[in-house]
Amino acid sequence: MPSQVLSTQASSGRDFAAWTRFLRAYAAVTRELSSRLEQAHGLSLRDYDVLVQLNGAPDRQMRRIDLARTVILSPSGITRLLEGLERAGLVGKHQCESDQRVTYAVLTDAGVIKFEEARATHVADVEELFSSRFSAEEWEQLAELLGRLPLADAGECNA
Amino acid sequence: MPSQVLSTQASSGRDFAAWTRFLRAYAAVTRELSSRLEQAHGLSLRDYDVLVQLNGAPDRQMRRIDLARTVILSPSGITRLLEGLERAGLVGKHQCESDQRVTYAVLTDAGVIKFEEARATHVADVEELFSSRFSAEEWEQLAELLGRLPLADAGECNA
DNA sequence: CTTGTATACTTGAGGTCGCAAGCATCGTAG
DNA sequence: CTACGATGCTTGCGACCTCAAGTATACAAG
Repeated sequence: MPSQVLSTQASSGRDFAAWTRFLRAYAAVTRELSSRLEQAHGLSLRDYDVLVQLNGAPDRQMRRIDLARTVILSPSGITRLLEGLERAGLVGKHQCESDQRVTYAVLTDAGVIKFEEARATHVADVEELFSSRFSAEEWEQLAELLGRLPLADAGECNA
Repeated sequence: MPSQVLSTQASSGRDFAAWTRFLRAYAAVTRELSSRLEQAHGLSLRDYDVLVQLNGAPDRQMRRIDLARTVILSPSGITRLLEGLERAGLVGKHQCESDQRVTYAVLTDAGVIKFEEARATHVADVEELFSSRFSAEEWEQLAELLGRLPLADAGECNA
């Protein structure tokens, strides 16, 4: 393996190609997919991510704080993101009975519909961008490798 | 892995784990590394990226527009980012003689020093975050896979 | 020379995000 | 019951980024 060549620095034996490419790939891919999603449905990537999570959650609802943690957003970030989705009528609020501190974000019927519409095109976009470059095995491998990175994670709260 | 559960759809046989993890991993890793870099040196990840590029370029200088394209930033983005680095004395401007439209961003001596200081800790941070999770082969494999994604790329302009 | 188009760069406006701070609620320990 | 720390959420503020528009320069065609 010709890993020595890139030796502007190769500090401890590894070079930084992976890290740099990771940053670049994110910026490039995100820009493309985000603008398509925005154009087609008026949703940001994170909006979509939130819709995915809510749609997959029991009763299509989640505590706001857990939602924030799973999509990796600060508490204030989730407040403002949901603000937009609420204005659009895609998500509603629901106070927790047993704990007045917590509020649930609930996917509305309109939200479900919107999500399914968006999913169709977004899935196609992702396919288009990645299919041509990765085989199924590579795709899975990529998922596996990325899955090892540290992510904050949510607990759950039964209804 | 409960990845089948997520199979509200699995459209063309692939699930979206890789894509989702990609987004999450970026958000999580970026937040961590960025805050460390900020704390230790007052640089953002993109600041650092720009320093890397300039340091590796001939004469430690690049056309602003090329710089923007390689770090995947809009033209206005590069203007404002460099504004900060210029205020800090890390980067200077240099008008192109043969084409009055173009300006070069030049790494100053202070910029070189700053970069090398930052590199030391940043490399260590990246090592710490990734080393424990990936073998050398996996690391390279990740780099290779990510490298296939589409990136805008710059041409070059000799002096 | 003049016109038109492309390129390099800057600026203004608007959106997104995190951090710090503040408020309300909960659980527990005294 | 009261006090205190932990938790959930929101708001003010600033940092950063993009898009659209505007300026200046380059170059090629008429």
